[in-house]
Parts: sequence; structure tokens; C-alpha cells
Amino acid sequence: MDAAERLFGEHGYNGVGMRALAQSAKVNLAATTYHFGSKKTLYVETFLRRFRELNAQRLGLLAAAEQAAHGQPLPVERIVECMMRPSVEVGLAHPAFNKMVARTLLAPPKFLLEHLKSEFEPNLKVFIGAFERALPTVPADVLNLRLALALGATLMFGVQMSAIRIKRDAKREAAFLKELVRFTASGLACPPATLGAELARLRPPARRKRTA
Amino acid sequence: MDAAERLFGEHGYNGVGMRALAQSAKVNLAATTYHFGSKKTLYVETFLRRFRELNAQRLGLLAAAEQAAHGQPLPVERIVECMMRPSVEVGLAHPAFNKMVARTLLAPPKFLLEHLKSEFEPNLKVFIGAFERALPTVPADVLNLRLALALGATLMFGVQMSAIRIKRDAKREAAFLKELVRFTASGLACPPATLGAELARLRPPARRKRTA
DNA sequence: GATTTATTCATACGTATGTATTAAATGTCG
DNA sequence: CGACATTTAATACATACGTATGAATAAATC
Repeated sequence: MDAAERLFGEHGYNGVGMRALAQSAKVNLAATTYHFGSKKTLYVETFLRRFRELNAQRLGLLAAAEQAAHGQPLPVERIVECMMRPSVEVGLAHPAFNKMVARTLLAPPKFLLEHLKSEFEPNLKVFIGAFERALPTVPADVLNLRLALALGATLMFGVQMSAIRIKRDAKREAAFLKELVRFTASGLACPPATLGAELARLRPPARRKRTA
Repeated sequence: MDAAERLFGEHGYNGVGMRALAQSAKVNLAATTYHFGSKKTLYVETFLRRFRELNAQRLGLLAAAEQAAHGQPLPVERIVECMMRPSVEVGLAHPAFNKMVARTLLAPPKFLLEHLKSEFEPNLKVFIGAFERALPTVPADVLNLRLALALGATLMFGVQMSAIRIKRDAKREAAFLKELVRFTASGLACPPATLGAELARLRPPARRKRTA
């Protein structure tokens, strides 16, 4: 799976074959089928291996932060940090996974959609809730859009990070993380201006994807 | 090339074969080789077809804005808008191209690197210059990082935009663009805090990618 | 130590890939 | 018309793909 992570991250799902994977992992070709059954399964399991833990860490940080806040809404930067810190940490420990998750989230293979829905969406909902409490003046539509933009920034941060091989300097890591948090939080929290209203006014008749 | 744009955007370079492309374009397989020579060339030409014009538009808008400012540094939001507006417009007109450019910029195929260097980098340099004048307090490192994040946000915006098939309502378009601009500009312009200094202090010995 | 279970191995299947080739058909324009 | 460019058609080539198989080997269990 380490080899799969590296090669999938480098060349994408379709860019690498089972033979290359087997050779890179120094195992027999048949061993891959034996253990994973199919290429898709291998991809899914390789992806979820870290993605699950990553999401759990996010939720854990947020829960801890909220508990420490005693019911007060958290500052935006605090929430953002709960989102970003696990990404940065796992990304630094496993640079190839960074590229893999960037590819995967930007253009998810269809066989991963269900897993993403079950693993990622609940997570996102929790954070959306936290942001809504922290930013009551930002309309839900705008917040959703901004979260997507924040995700895009995070993905790009990930590939940049895996491009320049940071050599695990704790202070440097902290500085990069803080820059990412600052950028994102600033964009998320900026005043909605007349745009929120305008967006709402132009809203098409039937809506169905609000959290109600 | 329209078919190529759609299929490459949907499935990526390795996700689609020449036969599928030919069939989707309703031409013979040999016609593709006849006109483009190879699959890579087809991808490159399909990508550059709009990417070139997009960059030219960006530069044009920025030049016009700077001329209208009579030597004063432009407001950040203005610069960002010059960057984003062409993306949004071409993205709305050609949703498939949006996905294609997102895939391409997030994980560029090696045969495109040279073209990206020659087409995209000079463009970026110009905008970096504008931002440096507009944000003299933000260190160059931080600005570079933030621009990468902004690019990530833009890419994600593009795929979101092509996902929800906006039906070309000028007001809605303007609202979305303005939201993107606002988010990005806010992140780019936010105060660097102690982080810039910290980042500079932790800078590794040899540097070589500054604009000097 | 024998027997069952788990894992590796080399190899093979059918299909799909990108590209090239040949000849005939269709279009274009001087 | 005649010269040329384009398009179609039908393959063909070598290679790569994901997956499957059955025998050989290692581990585990009794």
C-alpha cells in the first residue's frame, strides 16, 4: 500500500498499472490480486487508510476545542486550525498521500464516491455547523462556497508541500500551517458585503441541498 | 478538440482512449492521428487553445487596470479580479475545460510542463509584481505561498462551477465571481502577523527561486 | 511430523491501448 | 478537369492492461 500510495499519488489511478505497483512493492503481481482483489479495491483501501484517521483527528480536535470553549462559539481561526492541522501533519509524514488526496478530492473516481460520501460528508457537516455558529452573518450558500474554496486551497497547499520536500522542522511546519490557517480563515470570515444578499435574491426557485 | 476537452476533463488524460475520443467526435480513428499526430499533442493543443487566450485576457485586464490607475498601486481586489474574471468567464462558457485545467494545474502531465512554464509562469510573474506593489508588507515567500493557495481555490471553484450547471445568468455569474474575488483577496491581503518574519528566519541556507 | 491453511510464483487469457499503414472515397479550390 | 487535402474504412502491430489459474512454497495448527 505504501508503493500504491506513492505511485497513485504520482501518476493517478489510470496512470499506473498493477505490474508497476507490484514491482515497486517488490512483490509478485498475483500477490496484489490475492490481497486486494482488484485495482479499485487497492486504491480505495490505500486512500481510506489515512483518510479515515485524518478525519477522525479533525473531529477530535474540534470536539476538544469546543469542549474547552464551554458553549461559546469558537473563533474561526480555531476551527480552521482543527481542520487543517491533521492534513498538514499527515501530509508531512506521507507526502505521496497528499497528492493522492488532492487528485481524489478534486476529481473523485466514481468507485470512490460512496466512500467519500460516508467518510467525508458527515465530517464536513460538523465543521459547517461550527462555522455557522462562528459566522452567523455569513449566509449558508456563501459559507458552502467558501468552504469549497478553502478545500481547494488546502489541496493545493498539500501538493506544494509534497513538492518542496520539507525536512520535518517543527518550527517550519508550524509556520506553514499558520499561514494556511490565516489565509483560509481570513477568506472564510470576510464580510459577505452585499453579495450574500444578492446571491440569495438570485437564488433559483427550488433548493434541496441546505442543511435545513 | 471539443470532444477531447469534454472527455479529458471528465476522465483525465489516461482515463480515455483515442478510440473513445474518435467515436465521441464522430470521426474516424485515423483522422485523429492525421491531424494531431499523437495523443499528447492532442491534449496539449486542446489545453492551450483556451489557456492561451485566458492568460492573454488576464494580462489585458491587468494592464488596463494599471493604466487607469496612473501609477498608483492597484487595490488587491482589483488585481484578483483581473486574475479571476477570465477564468470564470471561460469556465462558464466551456465547463469541461474547467475540469481539464484543474486536473492539469494540480497534477501537470510531464509533457505539458514546458508549455506551462512558457505560458503560465510569465503571467504569474506579472501578477506577483502587481501584488508586491499592492501588498508591500507581505514578504515574498508568504505571498508566493498565498498565491498558490489562491490558485487552489480557483481550481476548486472551477470544478464546482462545472458541477452545478449554471445556466448563464449574468447576475448570478457576477455574484459568484465576486464571492471568489472576495475570498481570495481577503486571504492574500490579510496581515502577515509574526509568521512572515518567522518563516524568513527559518529559511534554509540556499535560495534560488526568488524573483531577484 | 502430518495436515491444513495462507501466501507466493510463473504464466496465460482476453481485451484495450497508441500508433501506423494501406487503399479507396470525399471534399476543396485553382 | 485535375491536383491536392482531407476523411473514411479496415486492419495490423506491439505492447500494456486487469484479472485468473494452478502449482509450488511457507506458516500455522494439531
